[in-house]
Amino acid sequence: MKFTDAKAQFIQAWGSLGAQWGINRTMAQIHALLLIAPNALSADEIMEELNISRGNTNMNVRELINWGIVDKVLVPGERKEYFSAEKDIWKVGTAIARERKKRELDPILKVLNALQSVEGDQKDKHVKAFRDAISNINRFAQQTDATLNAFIKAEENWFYSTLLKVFK
Amino acid sequence: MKFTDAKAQFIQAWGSLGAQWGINRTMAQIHALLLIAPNALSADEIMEELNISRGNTNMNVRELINWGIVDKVLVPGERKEYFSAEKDIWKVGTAIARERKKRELDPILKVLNALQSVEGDQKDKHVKAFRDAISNINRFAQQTDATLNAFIKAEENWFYSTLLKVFK
DNA sequence: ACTTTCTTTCAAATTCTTTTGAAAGTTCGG
DNA sequence: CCGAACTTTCAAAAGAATTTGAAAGAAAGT
Repeated sequence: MKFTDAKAQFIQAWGSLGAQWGINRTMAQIHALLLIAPNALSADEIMEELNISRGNTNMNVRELINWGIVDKVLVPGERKEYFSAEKDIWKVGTAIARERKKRELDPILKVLNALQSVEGDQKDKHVKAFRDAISNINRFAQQTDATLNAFIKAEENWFYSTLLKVFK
Repeated sequence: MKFTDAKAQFIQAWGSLGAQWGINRTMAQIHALLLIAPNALSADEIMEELNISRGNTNMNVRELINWGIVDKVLVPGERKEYFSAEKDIWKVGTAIARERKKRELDPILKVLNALQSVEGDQKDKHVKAFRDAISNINRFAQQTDATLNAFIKAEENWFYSTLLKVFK
């Protein structure tokens, strides 16, 4: 396979993966482009490569930065801003996990908690079924929360520990 | 909190959770409704409760059945079909994991594999960066695949083992 | 303070997804 | 085989999300 084709195919695949994850396609494509770039790219280069508008580029790069998986790189003596992606894919994984947990799991945990205090006539089978369902889901959600936290934490620790090795 | 409000809030929360997961809002809401229902509901009851059209109901119920988290229930002597959700939330979790893995991870694994055979002048830094990125991502994806398989399998085994207990 | 270069914003346009509802299809009892 | 009761399909409409591009904003050199 030719390099150019391979690159296009990767960007496209990463884009659809993102789309299925509720990450917008363009954001994922920019991320893909930066992941395989040997050096940081400017907004113009990104626009050019992906055929997207300046506004779109700006918006999605900013979001990638918010997620903590892309950094702004300032080249001394240059006016332009350059962008580069975190290359350690494990860090990318945990960053995404952290971000999605914050946006998805945390809110539902809050709701589930509130819902446990539903007023209840235990004789009403609707109320009983509701309570049972909520308490099961709540248990599951707590479990998932704990697992994700462990994953995120483990990664931070791993990073910390390798960092230590570098300096000692 | 009143039961009616709690119910509405749960359905709405489950719906947004679904939406962020690339599962359509209505599908998630139907699922929520069935999760807390003390007994199986007909298409008409679902339409009524959620204020959605017949076509929409049919489509999304069918999809929930495809995912293996809702079953068609036939009441003897009744013409209508009734639907009920899998109540064991762990089983729901693994069903979703299985489904999403099939639709998301598996395709990208295929692509990544193909991309490893990119033609390459090792002196070209673009090619080198591409190869490095792909091989790291591939390693990560394989790992994730293995972890998910373990999760799905563990659940199947757990199910199998409790099933055995019932019959012995 | 002015000009140039670059970045950000946001309303309007476009594109993609979902929903509707009426028509076609299916199933079953008689 | 017919009609009633129900389910499925799908083209068109509505709605949601994304993208554009032009205008406004910032920063930096002169």
